[in-house]
Amino acid sequence: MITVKHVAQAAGVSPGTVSNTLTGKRPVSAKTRARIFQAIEELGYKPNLLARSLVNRRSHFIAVITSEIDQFGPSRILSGIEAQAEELGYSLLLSLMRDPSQADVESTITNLVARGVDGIIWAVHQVGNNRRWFTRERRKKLPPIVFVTMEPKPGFTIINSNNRAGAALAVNHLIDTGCRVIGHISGPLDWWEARERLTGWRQSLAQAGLENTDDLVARGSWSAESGEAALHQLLSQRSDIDSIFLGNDQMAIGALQAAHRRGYTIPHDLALVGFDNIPESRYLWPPLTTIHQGLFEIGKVALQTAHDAIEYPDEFIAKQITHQPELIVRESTGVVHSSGQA
Amino acid sequence: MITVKHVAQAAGVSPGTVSNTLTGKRPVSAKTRARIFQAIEELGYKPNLLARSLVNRRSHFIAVITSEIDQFGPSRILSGIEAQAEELGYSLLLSLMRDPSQADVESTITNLVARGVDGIIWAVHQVGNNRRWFTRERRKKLPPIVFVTMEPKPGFTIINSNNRAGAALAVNHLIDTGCRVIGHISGPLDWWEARERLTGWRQSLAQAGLENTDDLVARGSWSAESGEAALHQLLSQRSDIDSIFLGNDQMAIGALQAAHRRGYTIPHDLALVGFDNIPESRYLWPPLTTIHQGLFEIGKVALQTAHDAIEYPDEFIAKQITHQPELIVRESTGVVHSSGQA
DNA sequence: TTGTACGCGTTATCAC
DNA sequence: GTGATAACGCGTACAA
Repeated sequence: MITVKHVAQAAGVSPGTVSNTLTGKRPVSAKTRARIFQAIEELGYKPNLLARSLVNRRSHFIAVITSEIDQFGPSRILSGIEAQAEELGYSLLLSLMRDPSQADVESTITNLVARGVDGIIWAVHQVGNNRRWFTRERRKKLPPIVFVTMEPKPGFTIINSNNRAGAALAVNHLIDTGCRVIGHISGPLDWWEARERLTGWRQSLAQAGLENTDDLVARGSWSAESGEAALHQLLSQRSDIDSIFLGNDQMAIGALQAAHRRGYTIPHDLALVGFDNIPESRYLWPPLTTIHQGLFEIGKVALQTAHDAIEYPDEFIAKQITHQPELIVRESTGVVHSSGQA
Repeated sequence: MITVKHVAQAAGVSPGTVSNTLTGKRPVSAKTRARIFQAIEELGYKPNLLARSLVNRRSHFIAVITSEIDQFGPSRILSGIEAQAEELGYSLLLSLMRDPSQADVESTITNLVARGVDGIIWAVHQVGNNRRWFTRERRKKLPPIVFVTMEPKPGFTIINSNNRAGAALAVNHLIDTGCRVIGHISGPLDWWEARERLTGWRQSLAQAGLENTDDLVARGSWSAESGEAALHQLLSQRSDIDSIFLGNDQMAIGALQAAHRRGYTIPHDLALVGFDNIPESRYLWPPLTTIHQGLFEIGKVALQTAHDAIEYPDEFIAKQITHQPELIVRESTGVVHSSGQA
């Protein structure tokens, strides 16, 4: 292995001067610098970043803890995080939680801290009480932590999507296209996001003076399979439903299939709106109207925020950033009645 | 920050003894060990893994380089890698290539090596000539590298799925269900996997004495959108096609939509088989017959193999491991005619 | 069984 | 502008 010493010897200087040349923190004369660069080139020297981290107390590692990476949401967020990490010169340490609800936070976090990470991005979906580990006292001893997709809480830095507003977009669009009995297939209600979307559905209907009773709601588990079952359940509860807002696109896939099996024509017999705008949603039959969240952007912002907290620890104060989702209109909902066009 | 010195002082011993207690490489008397553990507990000491890596010349980092993490295949493989990494005590360093075909391999790899990774898993799909950087001379200077999803090559350690065999499963199933004019919608042919699946299609038809001419093939780009276009193209080339083997499930989604738009009933008018067994495939309309690859398992094996190469560098020799895919029969193909049942 | 001294590769400090 | 020296936190010969 080639070290600074070898380079220094080859260039006829001291190791310190080599370091100064590389970091640029102290001036080095043009000609010695040229000699050093030449020696580096000839020897193929690369600085050992581990050693550098040790003395600098800055590893340029950021840990990402997430789960269900084969789902659309988490993978999209991770992509955004990685893109920004590359931009800012960080390497990503990836940890996956197998069961987000009973994660062994303690061992995961302490291991990452022992690795010397500069910051942590916690992108595990909020399920049940799985963020209770992060007490104020514990966080004080940790590097900066940015939370993604979590309920707002004072003192926490959180990057979020406005799930209620997304639900409102979906429900209001259904109302605009003439629907009057609007059901909801929710995600599991121990998930914060599922509760938010349910609340958004409920509030929008209340504002419009439409029904929002419990028999208009069925509960799924995010999977296509559960969407299928929930659709059957919902229609048996209330046969007069003319449209459904679904908690995510996966469940919408299952619901579409179930609707086909029942011989429904969509959107004529039943209008459907999903949530997430997964790539496939555009190619379902019929193409799915859905809510787009800028998850890639959320990932980028999360890493940028972690960087800010690392780089300027004194100025940085806990903050919350919320992204607004947007409506993507496709063929699983009807033409707008009130004034606009589809 | 608490270090060995603090612990040593608190326990009234020398730093070396603390280290011996932790690593267990030298015997320590029971009572001093008890004192040391107590001091560790009280101080909340955690060994600095960066410093340990520096002196041990073993970081327990493994780098994973992949791309398109929001696609099913790569994310599934990554999950498997991570699971096994956790099992064996490695931390994962994640790098994503934005454009796999013209990746800047040099800078990515050298950065990871400078980070002191013990091994590298290259899980970027083989596109064009994007592995040409890995010459024998370059690899000799690098930590062990395991390649995933690549064309076999002597001297390379590669974990693979048998794409040809998968294609054969698909085509033979179509033949068994009475299809005689079997088209293929391929992935982009600069991808090795796309070529393999095409070859498997061609060989299986040849063996069965059926047509496999070029007008039975249309080329897609893996996306649902391209599957839609390819289906129209294929049917305009050959109106007598009774079934299609598709290079992946995404394209099958698009093709299904296109078939619906043309008023086809599936599988009666057209039978379809996909490739990948993405979670949604079961909930398409109709549920999609497809080929399952054990990508999670492939990920696990890749990391295990990297570990073997790291741990036993002398015994380890380059090897290739190929997983056999399996057929998942659903409703997008008909009932088996020859002898079996669906 | 335990303490001492040094090395891992780098940067920071202090002289010159 | 440059060179010696110490230090980051840990492991490990070597000596005791």
